[in-house]
Amino acid sequence: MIEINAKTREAYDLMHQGTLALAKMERHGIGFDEAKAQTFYVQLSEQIATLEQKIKKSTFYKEWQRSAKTEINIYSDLQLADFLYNIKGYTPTSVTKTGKGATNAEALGHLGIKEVDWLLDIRKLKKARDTYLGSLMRENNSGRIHPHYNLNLVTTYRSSSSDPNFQNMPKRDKEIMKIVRSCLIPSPGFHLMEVDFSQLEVSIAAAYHKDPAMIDYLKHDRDMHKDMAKQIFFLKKFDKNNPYHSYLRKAAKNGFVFPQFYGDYYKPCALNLGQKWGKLQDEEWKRGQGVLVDENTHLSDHLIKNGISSIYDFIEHIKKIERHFWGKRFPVYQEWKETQWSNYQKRGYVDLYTGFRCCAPSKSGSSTLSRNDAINYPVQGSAFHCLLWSVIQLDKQLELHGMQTRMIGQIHDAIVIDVHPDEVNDVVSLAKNIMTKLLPEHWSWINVPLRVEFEMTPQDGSWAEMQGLHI
DNA sequence: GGAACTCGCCAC
DNA sequence: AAACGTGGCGAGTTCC
Repeated sequence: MIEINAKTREAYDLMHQGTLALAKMERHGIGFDEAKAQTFYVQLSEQIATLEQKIKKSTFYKEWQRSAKTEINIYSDLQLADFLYNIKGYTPTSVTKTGKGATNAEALGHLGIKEVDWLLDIRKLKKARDTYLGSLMRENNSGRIHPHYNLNLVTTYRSSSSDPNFQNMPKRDKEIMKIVRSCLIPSPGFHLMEVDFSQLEVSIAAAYHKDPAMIDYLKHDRDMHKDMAKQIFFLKKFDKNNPYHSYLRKAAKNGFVFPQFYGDYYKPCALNLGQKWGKLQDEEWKRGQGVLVDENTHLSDHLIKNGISSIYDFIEHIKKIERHFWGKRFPVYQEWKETQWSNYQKRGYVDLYTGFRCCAPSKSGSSTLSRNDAINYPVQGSAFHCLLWSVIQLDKQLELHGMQTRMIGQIHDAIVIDVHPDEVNDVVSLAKNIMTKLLPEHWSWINVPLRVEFEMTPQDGSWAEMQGLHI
């Protein structure tokens, strides 16, 4: 629980009306296909049992059991770490914050032990079964689920969701996504629709730092990730239809640009880019290693040709890019970060444009905000408030027009809607008008255009069947 | 026997 | 100076 520090009447009203609109969503809930969930639950359980039997028949298991005094639990990471790192003598690729050898997917995957890979497979299946299907089945109320939305739990004045948490349903892993999301369905005869703000946090950050170069990117919808991919991976030309280039663009986006915006620095970025995205495992790079940069060139060869032959060279390379990124590309943004940090140190709080004040710590044990916190909090909070304001307005409009469409969920920068088939076009224009026109008019501190994307399922299609809607 | 912690992992 | 921001949740484990 946080202390809500609303400094203005407007901030108070946003919380008040927001709470009412979210409560309405919660009451309406989302349809749940119980039978489908039950089927998946059984299927997953069978897959888990099969893998478990395979493991228990293996010599790996027998050796593990022999090494222990009591009956081992193959699902205990503590016992697994002890066996692998203390008894078998493997070196963990990373450690946890308490200094023990890590047993996360990354670390275990590196070992190349097939029984351990089976354990990782089980982990994934159990996550889907117990965390997701399990919580949906537990919270099921006659074919509807009513996730809670909280406005009083997050330090940044974002929302959270629980029982079940509607804001972390699987999406990236397509197999797990289908299992979970296909159980979440519209009302009979309706569609599910999702409206997302495109790059909302980056756009809202621009209102704070006002960096002209960043504003230029956002105003003209220019592709920063492409520019960074070219620089990081020495690409002379970038072809967006080239799948190798698309991959490298994604690496630049997820391995450099986003982490930098959240306050990461060059060294972890470089290590991540090299190992996770570039698939370059050794410190010195040999010929023919890493992902492809074109039909017949591996990343290692490409980097060596450009004078980068080891992870140490690459760290230096990324260090230069980071310096250029903040010093030359976005100096005004950089300057704002420094000012924001020193202002926080002077005053002991950071204010949001939406009228809220952050001074409470998020992490236990610390009574102050870190530098990254002081920079990130106002952006994260007011970005969410753009979504919350939109939810309130859309709710009013749906009510005003006596529509049958209802909002049923909210995920930080997106609204999930249960749409009556006759109201599809109206909902699209209402949402688009509120989110891209009325919102920037209402909050004049917004200084770049806001964009939205729509997705929709077929009639009676589940949440796993979302398709882009071209407006 | 329950509270609190650790670890891992899902989302934005 | 600091070193990726915000959550929820399940399972195992330890503390009281």
